[in-house]
Amino acid sequence: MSLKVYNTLTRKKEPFKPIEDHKVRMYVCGPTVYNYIHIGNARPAVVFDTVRRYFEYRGYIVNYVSNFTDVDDRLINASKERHISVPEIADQFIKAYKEDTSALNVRTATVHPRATETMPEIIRFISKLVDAGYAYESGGDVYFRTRKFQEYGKLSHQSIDDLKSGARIEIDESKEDPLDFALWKAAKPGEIKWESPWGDGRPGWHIECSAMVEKYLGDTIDIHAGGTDLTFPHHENEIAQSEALHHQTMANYWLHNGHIQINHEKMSKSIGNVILVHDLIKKFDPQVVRFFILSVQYRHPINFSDTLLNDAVQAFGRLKTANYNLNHRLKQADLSIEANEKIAENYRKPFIEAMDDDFNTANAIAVLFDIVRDANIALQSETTSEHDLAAYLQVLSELSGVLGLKLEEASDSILDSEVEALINKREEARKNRNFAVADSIRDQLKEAGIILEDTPQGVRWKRGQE
RNA sequence: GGCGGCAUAGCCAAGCGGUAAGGCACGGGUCUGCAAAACCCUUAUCCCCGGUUCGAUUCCGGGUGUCGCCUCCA
Repeated sequence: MSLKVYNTLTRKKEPFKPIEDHKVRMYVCGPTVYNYIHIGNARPAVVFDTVRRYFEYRGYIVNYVSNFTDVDDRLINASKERHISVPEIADQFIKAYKEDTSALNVRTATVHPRATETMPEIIRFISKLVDAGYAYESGGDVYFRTRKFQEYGKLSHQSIDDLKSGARIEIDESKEDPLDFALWKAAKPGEIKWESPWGDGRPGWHIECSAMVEKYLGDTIDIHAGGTDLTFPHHENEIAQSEALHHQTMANYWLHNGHIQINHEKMSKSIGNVILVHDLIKKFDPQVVRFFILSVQYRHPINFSDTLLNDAVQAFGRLKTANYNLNHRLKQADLSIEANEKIAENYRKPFIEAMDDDFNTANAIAVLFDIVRDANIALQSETTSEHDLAAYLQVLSELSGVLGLKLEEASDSILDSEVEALINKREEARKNRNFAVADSIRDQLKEAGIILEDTPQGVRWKRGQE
């Protein structure tokens, strides 16, 4: 049994072999922080956070680096429109990014480097490329000499001539070849800028990732990941820059997540169908959003709609309910109950098998539902041993934790004494078979958003939706 | 024009050579004082046409449909 990952470079699933035993170095392309993130940005964040959690579950130590692009054209435009500085905008949306992703239970990266804080390394990187003949200065800009890198196109599996003939590349007098791309852009008057050997300016987009990977992870890393659209040109260009300089493989495995679509169409500003996480999590539990994202294998596209999300609310609710009911039943028991390991192992095995197959979270989630079904059956019986129930609870929470899914309700679940008194009063009425009174109390509590469920082990209550 | 993905029940989604996981919804039943939660049962021959094979949803060829990359983009 071994972990296999799909590698865009070879277009195959390959056994994962880390550079260093028990360690993973991975880099995930992060957002350009000029606005709130949309659900398309959320997918790689959630997916690769899950990849990271799974590696850790399997005993790896993961060095997880994800950047913030905090200077580029869009930030500069936003700065002009809003009459505030580029760094102010970046700070605002980095903060928002952290809020949104943390709501989705995405853990903070080991390092979140910012382009503007990597400037010396970026400039040094470009200088070396110029010295090596892979880049040239032209009117204050610096370009990468694409054709000089023999392997250009190996990631996207395109020949350089096909790229050229099919491409809608604008003719740019300052470039030697239309395929050349910018490493450094000269500043226009009034724009934010940094000093460099080629004059004041700012870095091109691709170079920051090459510089950051080198700085934080080394010349060759295990995994480089991002959205499928980044395959070309972004990652192709990163490979060109880094491998031209280091003469060694930049990343052993390239992972790309599929896009999120709206009505089976690409999400884009021009269509006007962009959904911001910021807005979405006002309508839906962020955990449901995470669950929904993980319910599909990460390389496939996901269609997004309120209807689909509502189905996910139901499905995820089943997981939460089972977790809650197990807790309720075990609450009266000794807390130090040992879990029946044999039971837990029955589910770990298929879960690991699913995740080992290129992080098949859809199948992993199916295992969660298997636990729930079996746990519910066990719960049905009054004679089920607490060791067994503890095992279901333990393995459910362990495996959902690997997926980063939180099954517990937020800790506002405390009954005030008034409610408690009502519940007791109803119990009293039930005992006396005074069901009219009992039912009216139940209705009254339901109005207040508290749902009662009678079980052989006593009253179970929970807060209703909304 | 170049490169790629996808097409499985009402919906979502796994499987990828031996006659179809899981979830949501629907219907029937059980449990319950009534509910709720839960459990049980019921629901598909896998886009079309060829081929390979004892056997194909799964491999090969050809269609059709659909989404995407090739331009900033997760």
